[in-house]
Amino acid sequence: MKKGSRATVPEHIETPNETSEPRRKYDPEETKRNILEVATQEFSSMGLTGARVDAIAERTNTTKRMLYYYFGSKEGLYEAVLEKVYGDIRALEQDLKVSDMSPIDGLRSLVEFTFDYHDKHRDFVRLVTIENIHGARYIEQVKTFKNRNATVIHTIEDLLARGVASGDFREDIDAIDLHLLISSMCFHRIANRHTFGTAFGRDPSHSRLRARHRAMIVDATLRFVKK
Amino acid sequence: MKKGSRATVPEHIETPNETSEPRRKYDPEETKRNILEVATQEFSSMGLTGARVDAIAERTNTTKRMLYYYFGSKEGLYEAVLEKVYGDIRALEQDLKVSDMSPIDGLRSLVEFTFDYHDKHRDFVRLVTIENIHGARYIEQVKTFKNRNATVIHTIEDLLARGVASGDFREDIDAIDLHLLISSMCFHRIANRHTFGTAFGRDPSHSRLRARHRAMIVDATLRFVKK
Amino acid sequence: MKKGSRATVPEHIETPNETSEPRRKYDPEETKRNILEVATQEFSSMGLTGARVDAIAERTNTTKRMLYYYFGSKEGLYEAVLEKVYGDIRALEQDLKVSDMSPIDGLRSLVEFTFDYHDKHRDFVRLVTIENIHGARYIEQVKTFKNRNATVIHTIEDLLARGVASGDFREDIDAIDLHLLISSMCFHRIANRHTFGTAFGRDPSHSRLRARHRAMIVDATLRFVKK
Amino acid sequence: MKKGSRATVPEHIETPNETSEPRRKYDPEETKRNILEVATQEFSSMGLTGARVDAIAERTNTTKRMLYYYFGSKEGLYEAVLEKVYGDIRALEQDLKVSDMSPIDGLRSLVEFTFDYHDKHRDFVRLVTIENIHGARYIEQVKTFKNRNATVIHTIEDLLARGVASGDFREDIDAIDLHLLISSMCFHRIANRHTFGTAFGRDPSHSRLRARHRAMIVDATLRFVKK
DNA sequence: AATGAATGAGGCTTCATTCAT
DNA sequence: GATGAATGAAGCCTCATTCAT
Repeated sequence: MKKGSRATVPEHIETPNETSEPRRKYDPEETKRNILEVATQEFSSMGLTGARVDAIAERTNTTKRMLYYYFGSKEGLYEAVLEKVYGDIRALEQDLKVSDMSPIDGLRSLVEFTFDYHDKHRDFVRLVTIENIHGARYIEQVKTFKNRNATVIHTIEDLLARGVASGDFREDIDAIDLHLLISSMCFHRIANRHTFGTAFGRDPSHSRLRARHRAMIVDATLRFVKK
Repeated sequence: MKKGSRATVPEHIETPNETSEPRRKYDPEETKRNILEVATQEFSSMGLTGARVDAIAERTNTTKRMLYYYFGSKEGLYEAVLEKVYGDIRALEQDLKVSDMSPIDGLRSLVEFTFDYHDKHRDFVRLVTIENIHGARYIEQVKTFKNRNATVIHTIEDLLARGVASGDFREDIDAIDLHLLISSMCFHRIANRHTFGTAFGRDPSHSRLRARHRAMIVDATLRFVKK
Repeated sequence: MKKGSRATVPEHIETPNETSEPRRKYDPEETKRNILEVATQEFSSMGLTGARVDAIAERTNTTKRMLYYYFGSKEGLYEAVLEKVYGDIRALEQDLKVSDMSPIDGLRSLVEFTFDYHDKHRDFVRLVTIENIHGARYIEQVKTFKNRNATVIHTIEDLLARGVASGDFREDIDAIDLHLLISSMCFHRIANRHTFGTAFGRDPSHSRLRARHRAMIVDATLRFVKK
Repeated sequence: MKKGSRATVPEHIETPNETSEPRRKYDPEETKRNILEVATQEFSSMGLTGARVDAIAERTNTTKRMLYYYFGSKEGLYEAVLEKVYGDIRALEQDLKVSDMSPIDGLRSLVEFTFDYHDKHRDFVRLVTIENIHGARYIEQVKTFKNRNATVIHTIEDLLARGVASGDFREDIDAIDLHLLISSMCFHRIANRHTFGTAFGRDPSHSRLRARHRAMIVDATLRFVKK
């Protein structure tokens, strides 16, 4: 990470022709958002200890000082990143209305969603990994965290109950265990793709394998749950 | 800072007449082994960037200088730790002679072994995780690494082939994919137990759940593989 | 950091019909007084360098910006504090009319007043101490300072002259020296009570010792002055 | 305090013709001593908060890094300074053998010693003052501190007891109180000389006044103690 | 083979202050 | 008159590493 290399933040995010007004100089929300975005990249690629506050500041529209102004400390910023990133996945999970589907279709959808999300949001996967190295010490500070997670479990419980009622699913499946199982399969292939790739000469996250793995995980899940 | 606190393992306590060899004051192999052991703890609990050379040295029988003497650098020491730790699991896998068992029993044994190993060797799990955060940059330096891994795949290929022949197993299963699946389930519950525990109020690695999860993973694997 | 904690004194609590004047939303004098009060605490407890502008602002009814608005700088605020605090003691000394008393009674009163004032106004004592650490650089800027102090000396000179005339006091006593002596005894026990307390296990400013020390200092002064 | 001004440490301290050996490059004790000396100046002139670690390092034979190597932190260094400086005065007090003198002569000697010491060691006076601003928080960490101080009190108790026995001294004098009184008079004229000088146009520590004040304080003490 | 002492470079954070409205 | 947002400069400290014996 050379000092002067300042990797450019992709400019295409700016919505070009929205208005012709000059960009306001003071825009706290925008500033915070910008910092958070850059920090997400840095923390997820370098880890909490490896991340450099200077490196984050350099790729930001503001100065290092503002990091502290808004987030108080490196750790405070890291927590904000965690909060945002965990919030994103849980918010999407809620949008995924599986209660309208048959148990089997609903479960398939949930697995596919989980697969796709991990496949696409590698930052998230890395951050979870990093947080676990730190014993989840920081996520515990994030107040919104625990409540949010309850939702997935409710969704799964609902699917299981309906599947049992319809005679499709086994009766002895615990929702949290099932969630763990699905997460495992979706998470591991992304999180540990590097050592896996080195060991077996095959990057498990490679796009060529994506469809096959997606089908495999759906299949494994359904076979596990079905009567 | 606690300068003088250096938790020393007592300086050798004079084992006088153990052997008739002149007691060597310095034992290079023992010193290296000692360093490696301490370093494994430090790296696995703190990560590569988070680990502190000073912290390692302090818990060692020798001084920081020796650490450089034998391993050249922090990264050199980290690589040595990786090599040792990866060597251990693969060595054990080879001992597990599944070729004498039926395909189903063999596969069950392999899964159980994998489960137990991850459950017991959390340092290993953490180090793999850490190495992935660094893009497997260091494991690539470890020469013996790739060869060792080929063995598991051979074992699985053999099991699958025999299972297909006996009509127990499906024909369309890829050995590496299956290995990935098994690893996922055994790895994730240990690696990410902290965030999982915080999120769902249930530590998935807790001993109370071990037997249930072990059975679950065996079950899921066999259901996936069976015809 | 505790961003949002700013211990606010409640915002004014709507004293509706107190007067018929249109209630002013902003009261510059009140604001200044409030700032000064908080600043006195902060400077006297933390020193000039140790005091934090942010800390002062937080405990104020206004914002940090106002502090600069009214006092220009941290040093300007410090000077304002000094001026206020020195003004208070000299004003009181003038009230103490010792010219009506006998030389001995008058001197006793002066000593007791000095003792009580230092005993009660520890902020003052600390600020004098602090100002001396900075070589009295700031008090020199306070214009009213020098004139005010002349008064005590006049009081003492008057007492001494009358005491000499009455045959009660020695002739060779210098008013400024005597003032220094009295100040020393009253000041030190407050200013250095912490190290003294730690050293000898006895806080010299403790209320249990107050009467004894007060009598002792009066006694020592009178014995020194008497023929 | 301009950055590049590096005030030279007086070189005359070096004992010139002691030996002709080249100065050893590694001399931990000398290095520590050197740091401590410079730090004493900086802390005593700037206060704990006002002192700059960089400023200390610059006037040292070593680098800033060594400050931390030997003293751990700015506060650790400050404590070491306190320890040294308090140790010095108490050590000298012990050398002053007043037990061979008459009670009056002994007490005079003690007062004169105390006077001279404060008059000469302004760094000490300033540091005590500074430490009191910090509530004696740091001196409390210094283990050797409390024991050392007991000695002065023993000396005074001995003098008082002998003076009472000989009929020279009053019976109702407490040793710690007397110590406080003497300290007050010797300390204040140095510690607060700046504000005093500004207030009364007379620096109480000026050499022209020294003899007079010395006599005055001896006189005041003896008059206080005598029957 | 072993080691106590030393260190340059860079890390995180905080300071008093000013900008732009 | 009043203010939320922003900041350059400097502060303390820690890192992995090497020097000299």
